[in-house]
Amino acid sequence: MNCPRKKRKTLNPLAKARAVCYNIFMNQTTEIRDILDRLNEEQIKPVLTTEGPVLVLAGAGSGKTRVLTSRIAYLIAEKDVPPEAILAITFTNKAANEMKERIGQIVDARGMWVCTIHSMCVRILRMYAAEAGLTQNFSIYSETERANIIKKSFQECDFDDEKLLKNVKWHIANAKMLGLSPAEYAEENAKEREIDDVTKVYARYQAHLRENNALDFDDLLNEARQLLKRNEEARGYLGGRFRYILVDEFQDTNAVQFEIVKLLASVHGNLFVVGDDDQSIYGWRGAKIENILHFEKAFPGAKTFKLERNYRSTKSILKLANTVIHFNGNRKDKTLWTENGDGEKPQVFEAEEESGEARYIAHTIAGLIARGYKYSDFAVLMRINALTRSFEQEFTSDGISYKVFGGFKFFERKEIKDMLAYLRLINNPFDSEAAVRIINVPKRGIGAKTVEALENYAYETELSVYDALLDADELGLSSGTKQKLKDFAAQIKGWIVDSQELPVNELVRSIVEGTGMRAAYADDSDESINKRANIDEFINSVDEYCRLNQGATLTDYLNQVTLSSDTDDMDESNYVTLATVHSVKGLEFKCVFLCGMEDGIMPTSRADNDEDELEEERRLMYVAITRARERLYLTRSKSRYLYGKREPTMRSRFLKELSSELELPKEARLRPNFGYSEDGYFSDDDPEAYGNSAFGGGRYAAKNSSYGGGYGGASYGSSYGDRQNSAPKRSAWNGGGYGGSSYGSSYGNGGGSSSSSARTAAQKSTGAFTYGGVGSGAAKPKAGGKDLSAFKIGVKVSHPKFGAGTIVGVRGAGANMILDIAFSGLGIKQLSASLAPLTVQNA
DNA sequence: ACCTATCTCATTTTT
DNA sequence: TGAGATAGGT
Ligand SMILES: Nc1ncnc2c1ncn2[C@@H]1O[C@H](COP(=O)(O)OP(=O)(O)OP(=O)(O)O)[C@@H](O)[C@H]1O
Repeated sequence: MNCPRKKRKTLNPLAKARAVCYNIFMNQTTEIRDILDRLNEEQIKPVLTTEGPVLVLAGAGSGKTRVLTSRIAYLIAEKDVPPEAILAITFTNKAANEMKERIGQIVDARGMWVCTIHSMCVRILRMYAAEAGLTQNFSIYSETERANIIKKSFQECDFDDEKLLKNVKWHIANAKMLGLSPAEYAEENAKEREIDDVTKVYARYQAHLRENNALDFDDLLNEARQLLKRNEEARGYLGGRFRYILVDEFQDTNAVQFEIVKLLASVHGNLFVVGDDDQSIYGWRGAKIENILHFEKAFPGAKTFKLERNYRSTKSILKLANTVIHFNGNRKDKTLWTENGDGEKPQVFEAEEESGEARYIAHTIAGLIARGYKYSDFAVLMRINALTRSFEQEFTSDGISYKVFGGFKFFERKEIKDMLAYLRLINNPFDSEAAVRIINVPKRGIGAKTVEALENYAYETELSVYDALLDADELGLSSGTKQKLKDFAAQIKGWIVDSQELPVNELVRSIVEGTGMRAAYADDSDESINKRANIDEFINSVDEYCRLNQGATLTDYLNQVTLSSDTDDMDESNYVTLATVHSVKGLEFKCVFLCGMEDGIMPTSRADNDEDELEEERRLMYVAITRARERLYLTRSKSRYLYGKREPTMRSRFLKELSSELELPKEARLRPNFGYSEDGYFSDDDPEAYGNSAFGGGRYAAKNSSYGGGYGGASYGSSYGDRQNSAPKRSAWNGGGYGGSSYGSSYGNGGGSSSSSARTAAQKSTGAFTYGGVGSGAAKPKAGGKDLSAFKIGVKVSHPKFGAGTIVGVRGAGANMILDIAFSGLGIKQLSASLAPLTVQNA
């Protein structure tokens, strides 16, 4: 009951306003008073306005989420609203969990629904499965399964033109996004090219989903909407139950989602939405800014509130954000101010190559770590996932703990999808997509022809592939094949029976054993080793799931897996976050690096000819900038590998738009790259433009424990993750540097370093590594407090990740020194001498 | 039915 | 560049 509460000082100067509130709520529990205490005057109003439709339209970091959370607590604690009468819709599962947890600390919130709209729809559809023409254990199809079934439907229609297939895929996605059935879509797009073919495939696709007792992502929404629209009992019950409905990130809801929300709110009408039109970045998924901009139209008499004070960022960062977003024409202007300090000026850095961009960021991180920041204070954000590679390389070399979010997800790997397909088939034997996927995985001698026969039989008899398997005798196959089918069917049948009793993890073990899934990757190739490891990791993850969710069913597990995203497992551990801008919406970091600031990447080349899309790109920029609390770095690479060729890139137009606020490096000179270009650093043009302090960081733990998870070698959880926010605010900047602090004295080469003149040394060396952002006036003789003199050709060294190696090349000096090291089995790698956790092996 | 050599095309963004 | 699809050989 009594949860430890943090001691609170009065943080803001609204004491007077607050006093009024205290008087009003004399009798409230200390907890709820605490809640209101943490809100400013503007923020309190929407919390207290509990009835009717309410909109909070406010800029980034103004506390919208905090207001929403507080309002729930207020409803329960003050208005005696039972938790089960509350529905809160968040954008990610992570946000939902955090919200649940936070509210749970204050009041007993069991019975409340806090989830994403997709999870909510699954819940509703399982409650009303029969009414929706499904059974409770329906499968949920993600993009891969959708693509497979579209392709299959396409072929069944006797089409084979690749171009047409693409067009069909696009239209189907579009139709489903809009919530239109094949007939409706055909009608609305009658003049569209190839619309008949599209409709034919689409209809067939939908039929297949039905046969398979499956829904795709969009269907979850569409079917739920349909149910609520047509089934009065469902609408009456759910609408009646949810007296208060709250939606976060409302700017990114699409038409169908809004309709669902409206249907649910149709009974009580207490709908509370918060959002920021400037942060609408999912237009490509059908999100409609109009939902929030014209909220009053849908709900006449809605009360609108603004929040104008930003609590998250420094003035410099906020200024930058306000500047970019003003280049957008189609928006509702908002004021956003802060009482936070000016902070550091955001920095721009342009490297010659990706590796230089990564190295700059690694050095900057190392430098800030030396000043008391933690890895978890940093995020490296990008427009596209593909950009993570150079950072992953650099960070592993340097022993910087990091984790990649987005991109290839663990559960999308082949071997894992195969495992999941087994589970899907066992959970829902109608799921013929799953059946076909794993019928010959691992290889059991059932080839394409046999599968075709099965599918034909299934089609003619209107049965599932699994049923066809049970009728193997009817197919007129050779006795050998028949036997194989029977064996397979018997195996599956056994597991279906088992699944009623066994917990999911044991079922999984049984499948791995019974299929020889692991044995299929028995050889010593890197690939097989990796796949075995992934399978093991999968088993671990299922164990973990079962531990945390006692009594969960197979259906629960599968739903959870398909609806979860990898951002859901962002946690408090000590690692640098590598992620796309999209995936960090709603989050904040002390230091943000926004990389790939090039035309064609940010903004994406696809937005070139479309002003609306360009505005969405700019909003993306706004979102990215406003994630930063204290420090912001915008980086780019002047050239990039594209399709196997190194191509020059162009500075992002967004950087140019910000030229009044930022100091941009001089535009590239017309001269050939000589000297240093080979190592991917920046060349020697105008170091002073970036700042003038020599690099002085680099003391970080060399022994980061390597995480064995299947996430592509991210290593995190290093040993000193729990030093609490000792982060310097602006005082640490121009002030006296950090000399001699005791950070990390037990690591590496100890704390402060003596001074001499690295500055000179660095400048003497070609391509001096000088840049703004880290370091102090006090210069280092040995970059990062590390003695680099031992690094000579022929010296043997060892690296925690790469093992033993020999130095075969040394270039540059000081912080700029690059070593070519031959690691056995790994080839030659280039490492930063000052950053990489290398140990010299004494001969 | 399976394996492997050759060709192709592609990078947004995600619940 | 490199992953994934396809075709042709065993
Ligand atoms: N009244 C307040 N006093 C102190 N800090 C606050 C206050 N309100 C919000 N904050 C802090 O400001 C930051 C941003 O809050 P929050 O995430 O709720 O904003 P938001 O408007 O939802 O942001 P975004 O638009 O990026 O989603 C958080 O760190 C939060 O703790």
